[in-house]
Amino acid sequence: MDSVLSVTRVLKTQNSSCISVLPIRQAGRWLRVSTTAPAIAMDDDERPRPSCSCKQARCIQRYCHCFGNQWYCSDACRCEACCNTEGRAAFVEERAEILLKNKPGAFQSKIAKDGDPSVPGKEQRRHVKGCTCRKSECKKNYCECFKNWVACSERCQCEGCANIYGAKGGVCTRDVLRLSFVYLFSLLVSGLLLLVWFDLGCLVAETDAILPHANRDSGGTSSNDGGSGTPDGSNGTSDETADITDEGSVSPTEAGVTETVPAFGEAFNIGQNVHAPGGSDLDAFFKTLQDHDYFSQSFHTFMHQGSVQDLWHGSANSTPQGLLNPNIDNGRKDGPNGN
DNA sequence: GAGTTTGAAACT
DNA sequence: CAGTTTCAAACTC
Ligand SMILES: [Zn+2]
Ligand SMILES: [Zn+2]
Ligand SMILES: [Zn+2]
Ligand SMILES: [Zn+2]
Ligand SMILES: [Zn+2]
Ligand SMILES: [Zn+2]
Repeated sequence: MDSVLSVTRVLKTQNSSCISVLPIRQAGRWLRVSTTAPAIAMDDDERPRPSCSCKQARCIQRYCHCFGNQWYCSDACRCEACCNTEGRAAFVEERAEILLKNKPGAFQSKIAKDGDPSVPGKEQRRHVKGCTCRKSECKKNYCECFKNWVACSERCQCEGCANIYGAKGGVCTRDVLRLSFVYLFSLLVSGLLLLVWFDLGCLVAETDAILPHANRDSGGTSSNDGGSGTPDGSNGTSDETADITDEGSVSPTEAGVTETVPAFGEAFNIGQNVHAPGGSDLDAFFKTLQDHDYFSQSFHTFMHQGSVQDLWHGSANSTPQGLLNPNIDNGRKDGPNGN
């Protein structure tokens, strides 16, 4: 790019005439520059070579994208009766000269760059002439501003402008959308945190519902010891709160291995209208809850405890094995097939 | 791929 | 200039 720029500058200084036809700088491209302004802006050099499918214009009018951008037509073009070929370079030059005489600046880039290009974020692109959209609201590529990713300005004659890069005398919808996204995302995070809170509360409630029966049967631990407290601020603040859903989810473990976490309700037979496990089975279950201090951990972390995994999948050194899994015959009388 | 919509370019 | 026509791209189905 630097070499291209230097070439452009040299040519500009070397040409004394106002308008002159220059040798082809890029392969397949014819080029014009004036002493007052470069015919080709940097923006055009960054643009890919266009192609056309002209039928009537013979590719020697600015209807043709190739001609309009000072390119000869290429194999990519599907034009008919094309005159914009290197073999007719003289004719192309002639047409360009005539056009330029009648319409100075016809080949100047429609996009200009403002600001300081050396300062990142300071350079600004703008449409020199502006658009005249009447129906597209500057929301489609019909609009030259939108097509070039630039905002509409007072130079534009558009009606009902809704250019997302900046409407004429209006707001940049793109910035609004970006800010709205940040706002909605923060709302989502807040909602998820509330969801964690709620789910932990549900677990507590379910445990409370189970415990009174157990206490009557076994006369064991008080039901309020661990189950009645509302989760405090420190309880649900896990980085992996998104893993807590009503359905089973696949979540990455610390080791980077993905494993399926049983759905909360499924794991605890919640909502399946089954009786709570009783006797020593429940004691073991609740003891597990206490031993691993469940209520000070997030649900996700809890579910990945080895003991819980054993209760679900079964384990050689876990008693009882597969207690929580209705699909494993662990001797209990409850569960989907129990009653 | 065919048909429609659109706005720049060309023309009067 | 403004109004109209021409044109190929952008879009829709
Ligand atoms: Zn063409
Ligand atoms: Zn072409
Ligand atoms: Zn052509
Ligand atoms: Zn527009
Ligand atoms: Zn515009
Ligand atoms: Zn606009």
